[in-house]
Amino acid sequence: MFEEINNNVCRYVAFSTEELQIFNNLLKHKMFPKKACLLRAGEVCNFEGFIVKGSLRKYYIDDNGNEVIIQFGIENGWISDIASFSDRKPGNLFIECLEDTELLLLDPNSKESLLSQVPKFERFYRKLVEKNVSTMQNRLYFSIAKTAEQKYLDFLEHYPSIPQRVPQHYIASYLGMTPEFLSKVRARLLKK
Amino acid sequence: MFEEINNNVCRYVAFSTEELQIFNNLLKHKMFPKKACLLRAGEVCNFEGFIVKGSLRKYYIDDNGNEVIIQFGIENGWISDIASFSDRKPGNLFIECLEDTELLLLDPNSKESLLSQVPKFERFYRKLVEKNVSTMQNRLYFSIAKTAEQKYLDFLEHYPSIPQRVPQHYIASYLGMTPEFLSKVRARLLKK
DNA sequence: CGCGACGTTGATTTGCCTCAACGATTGTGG
DNA sequence: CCACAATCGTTGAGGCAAATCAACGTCGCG
Repeated sequence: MFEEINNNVCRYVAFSTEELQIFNNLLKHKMFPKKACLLRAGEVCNFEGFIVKGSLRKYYIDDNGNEVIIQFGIENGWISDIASFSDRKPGNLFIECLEDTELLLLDPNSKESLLSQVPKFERFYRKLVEKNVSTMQNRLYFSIAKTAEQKYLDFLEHYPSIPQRVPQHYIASYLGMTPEFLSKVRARLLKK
Repeated sequence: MFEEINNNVCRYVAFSTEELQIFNNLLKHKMFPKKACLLRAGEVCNFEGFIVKGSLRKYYIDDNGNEVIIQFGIENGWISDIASFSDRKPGNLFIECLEDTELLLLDPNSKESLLSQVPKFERFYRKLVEKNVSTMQNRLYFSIAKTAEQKYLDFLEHYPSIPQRVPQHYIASYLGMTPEFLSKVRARLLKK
């Protein structure tokens, strides 16, 4: 059960079997059904989750009540509201399962315990968050500088499995356009 | 000279005078004139900079040759291309001084040396990057969900000093709109 | 002084949104 | 297992926010 997550953390930093043991013992394994809501705006996020199986979305709800999807999470990815988790303060984000989902969860106390027992994990988390920053930065760039068509094509390259797994209007939300318009973009692409 | 930077790092993690000594000794103090270019797309970023005085911008250049500003850096802030610095790979970003600027720089070797001498700095960097992620996330949200007017007002709140210091068309670029349109937004706001 | 960088304003265009109607598919309770 | 509702994707007509293009005034600077 811990194979994927251990491979994942070792991609950033090399850990011994003992260190991984400590890590694995702190994780909680949980299953969630499709549409389960793990976090709501106004709540303090008390988990960092590794996705063993399934998919989730992380989103804001804007002033008009529209959902704005910031991130999709799939197998081998991580999901959390970092700001809320780290500062122990209420956040503005929602996190929800798009499919039946299997997670390995770390709560704040366990994380502190992990970091004090195996300080090398600080490095792992730093690297993980660094990756996150550059993804976000690139996403911001695309949001500003690219056309709807370019955004969609880039998304297909980057997340080829998602269109088969989640409703199209979620992808539109992630790309910052209306579902109707994404549909038209796709129609245009098919003609080519 | 090290007062600001030491206060800054201690905001995230408590360090002893000795630890700060080690840190300070690894920093290089440098001055750059206005318009100096510290990093170009295609280059590997070999610095993390703390801004003692002055201001900078970090930006992409898109397919049409337009600049897209991702970040302004001012006093007490940090600037770098994290992805390029961390992976030692060429990046896509430019970093340029907007005013005469005074920086404290850390190169990759010095950073490694710092982290091995004072591992607590891993924690500091993790916290710093976490803050960065949530800023980026919020910026992405605004870019997608808010009107030009809301973006500009939010910018004024967040960076009240910048409009007096940098040309307005850079602010437009940061907000993801044309300089002409920002000018019209401002005109509309003045009428109210 | 004269040039280049900058901000403003107006006319026009356009990429994307809004609203509405319509099939297809899914899923759920009877 | 069917019937009906809900969810979803598509298409079209019309509208709007922001982009484009162009002209012009101002300022700072070599």
